[in-house]
Amino acid sequence: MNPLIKKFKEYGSITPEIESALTAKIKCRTKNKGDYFLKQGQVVSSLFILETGLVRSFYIKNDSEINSWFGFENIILGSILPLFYKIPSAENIQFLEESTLYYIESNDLNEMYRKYNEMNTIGRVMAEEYCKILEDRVISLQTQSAEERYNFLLEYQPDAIQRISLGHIASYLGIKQETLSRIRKK
Amino acid sequence: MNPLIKKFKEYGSITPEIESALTAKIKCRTKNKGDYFLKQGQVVSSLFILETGLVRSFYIKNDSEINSWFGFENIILGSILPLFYKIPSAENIQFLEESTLYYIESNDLNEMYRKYNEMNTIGRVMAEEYCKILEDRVISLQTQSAEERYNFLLEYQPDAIQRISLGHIASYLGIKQETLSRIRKK
DNA sequence: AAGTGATTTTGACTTTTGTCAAAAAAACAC
DNA sequence: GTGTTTTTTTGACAAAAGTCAAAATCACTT
Repeated sequence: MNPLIKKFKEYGSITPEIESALTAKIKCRTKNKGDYFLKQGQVVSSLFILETGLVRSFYIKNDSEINSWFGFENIILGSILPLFYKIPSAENIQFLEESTLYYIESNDLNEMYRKYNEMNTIGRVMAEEYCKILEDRVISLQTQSAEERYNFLLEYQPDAIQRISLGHIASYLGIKQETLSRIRKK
Repeated sequence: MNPLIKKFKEYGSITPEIESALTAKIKCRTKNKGDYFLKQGQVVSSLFILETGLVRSFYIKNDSEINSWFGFENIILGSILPLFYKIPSAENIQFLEESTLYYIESNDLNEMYRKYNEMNTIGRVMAEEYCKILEDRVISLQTQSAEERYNFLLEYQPDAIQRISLGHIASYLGIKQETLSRIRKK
């Protein structure tokens, strides 16, 4: 089954009518390592899910990249600025591995919200879940040291350490690669 | 008009039926400086709005308090853990000034979502807006130095600097009070 | 206006993290 | 396998932030 629809069903029930409307709107793509899903400044975005692959989101600050999140298989992903509002994206989303993704564009998603009231329950619960993830991240950034954040990542996302380069992880943790290398030596 | 209902109307339309159901559920309280709205470990929470007053949210880490946000008048507030999920709160919410608030408990809010489908549009847009606030906060914590965060606060929430003590602001910015004092001297 | 308690500032010193440059190790292509 | 590129580690030093203790300032009560 379409993995994006499968995910939606985890958040709320979908009638056959909604399911076929969604099927018509959801597109599938394959991207190479290094390709972009979205670049800073873009106004149209999509909600997407990876069937296989790995993706990162990053910002540019003083000419250097700062990673804000990594996306793995079967997790709802997207860039909220252009998705929820019609505002240019502040982030870049780039694939770190060859990836297959299913996506729905913001215009189409908003049309679904307008047409089918039940879709708003799914949208609400999805947004609420994302709030929880973001709150955890804020707490982690505010209350944990870089070393604690690294150990947390090691424990809860060991695959991240395996699949993502040290430099990218350091940037995500908010420290320099050299510092992370020294933390890891311990 | 009930300020919480007024706020809901900013997010979506409300039928007279929904409005009267909400009116029946929304309660009003006055709290003194130092009183708690919610303590760590509590499972039931509420969505609330301040008519007057000021509130902060904080975590305990190594026996010291870390502020995670401040709440001013006419902004939707709450603690998402017990609100969206039935999980004990990780945060404490305490009033910094005498405050008048309007609130709806999570059980009642969820009942509204179940009964009135249109309420889910409001819930979705509220959650989406909160996602945006949280994302901005994550970006700020990750890409800005303490000094930049302080200047940002000065520019966009000058009232915060006026009404909130230095120690609380330092904790919010993720630095020690002494460091903030030194930054401010510049 | 004086006294009390809370908040803010200052000073000396320590710890953590950043910076820059170079070496070592690993990954990849031919 | 050899050479090339990318990633990771190491070292020496600089900058930023933390710690602890004491002094100064401010706010509030009487």
